[in-house]
Amino acid sequence: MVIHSCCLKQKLRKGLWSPDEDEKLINHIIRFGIGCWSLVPKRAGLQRCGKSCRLRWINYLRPDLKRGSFSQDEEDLIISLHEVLGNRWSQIATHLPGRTDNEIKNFWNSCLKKKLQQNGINPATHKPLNDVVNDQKNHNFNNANHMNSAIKPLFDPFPALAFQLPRPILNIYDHLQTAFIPDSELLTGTENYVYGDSSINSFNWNSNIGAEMTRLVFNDALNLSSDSSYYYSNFQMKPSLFQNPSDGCIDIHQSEFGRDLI
DNA sequence: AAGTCACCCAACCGCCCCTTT
DNA sequence: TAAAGGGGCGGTTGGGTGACT
Repeated sequence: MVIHSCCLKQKLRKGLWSPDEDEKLINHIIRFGIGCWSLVPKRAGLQRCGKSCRLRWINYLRPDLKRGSFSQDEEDLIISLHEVLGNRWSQIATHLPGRTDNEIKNFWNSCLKKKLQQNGINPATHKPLNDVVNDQKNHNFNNANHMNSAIKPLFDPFPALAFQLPRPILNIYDHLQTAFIPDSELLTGTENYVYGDSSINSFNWNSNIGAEMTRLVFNDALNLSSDSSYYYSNFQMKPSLFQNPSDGCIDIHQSEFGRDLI
């Protein structure tokens, strides 16, 4: 078992984060930006390991997170991407602005899997469940053949079992182009953020503008309430504050962010 | 009202990879 | 070149909560 050095140094808190801890972490990141996560707990006055801080920020405190239930478009997109990418949640998340890999993973495991199964689709293979029976037959048949390789006939009497019908392949890229609202609409929207880069996980916030915007919103939120539920409602009411006017991106580069504000 | 169950989801764990020393 | 440290990722856990009996 590997225990990370950051967790050995002292007794560290585990479990759910308190509003006070959230506030400390947010304030720290607003002030110093995202740098070395292992240093964050000490500097922020938190009894947490750096990984825990990173996770809390990425999955919950980040101002650009989209909260609430998944839309039908998002749902369809996740299914399409999962068919191609499998359980690569972080890669899937890069195509869903404002959604985290953890969120998508949870959504998949709790809802989408069941939905697909109810629709007669194997969530692991994205093939009809009947195919699984065939696959299993095929698997058993091949195994049997393997086990009996010494007496395997040269002629396969059941070639159909090894034959997989072709399936229409979803064009993800077409889907990607239609799944999201154009930027022009987002500019006036009240529930969406503006993204120049489809990859939210790349998380490049750009310089003073983004930092100042973030500061404005964070301060607004923190001054009014330490209740975390307020953060999200407040952030989502102010999408335009996160837009970089020059190119429409949320783009705060972590090193610049940190250096500019220190 | 109390107990049980099922579900959701935030957070942790363990592993891997990359970078630095 | 090997070791150590840090970050990222997918799998898993367990606490909270609502539905049901």
